[in-house]
Amino acid sequence: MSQRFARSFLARPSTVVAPELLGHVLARRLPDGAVLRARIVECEAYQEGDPASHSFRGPTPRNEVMFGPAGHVYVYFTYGMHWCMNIVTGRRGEGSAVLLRAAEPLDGVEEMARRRGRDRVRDLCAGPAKWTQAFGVDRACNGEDVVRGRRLWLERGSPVPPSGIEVTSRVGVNVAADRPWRFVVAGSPWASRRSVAAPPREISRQAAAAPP
DNA sequence: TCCCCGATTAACT
DNA sequence: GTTAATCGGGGAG
Repeated sequence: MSQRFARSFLARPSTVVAPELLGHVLARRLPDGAVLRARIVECEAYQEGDPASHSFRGPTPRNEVMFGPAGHVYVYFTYGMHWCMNIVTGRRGEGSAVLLRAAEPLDGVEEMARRRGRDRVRDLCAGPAKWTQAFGVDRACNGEDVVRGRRLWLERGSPVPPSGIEVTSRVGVNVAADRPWRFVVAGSPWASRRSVAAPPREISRQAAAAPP
């Protein structure tokens, strides 16, 4: 039996939880009983007092799950067609969460491909809305508990050491754009965007010596 | 009630 | 690099 997480792991600041979630596994049981699994390779932290967070203006019917206990899943609909999922973190009433952005498909790859309408494994979970589509996650999963739930839960995988984590600003965020709260397994081919490879030393030295 | 725009994706040039 | 698709949330009036 795979090991789950204690709620206390998630009941800490989202900026602490997010990088520690990398390498662990999100599992999904579909209505027909099939189980899907994927390894988290990219996520973002959203916090109390963070103008980019849906929780910034206080609780509403849409975001109320964010203000509940850590470990529950906040699922929201955006751009008229996409679902995205977060794991609530921190203390009750705080409104912080971690957006799950990309993962490496592990189990149930064919089912994910069928749901995505795409065959290339790299296109199955490489983006927040791609992942929810592959996992069959929508409004019905809002509020699900990844600590004790049966439809969506977290399992221990292999944690990624800080040296293996790339930290950047958050994707698609226009306010508080400077906050370095996106965490990616460095160099992962499963992320929503490829890491920008460091240019060869000679070229970077030339660029530094003769800027455009 | 109206209006703008988004924690996106896919298909273009 | 650009853009259409598509619709609900929530601020403005």
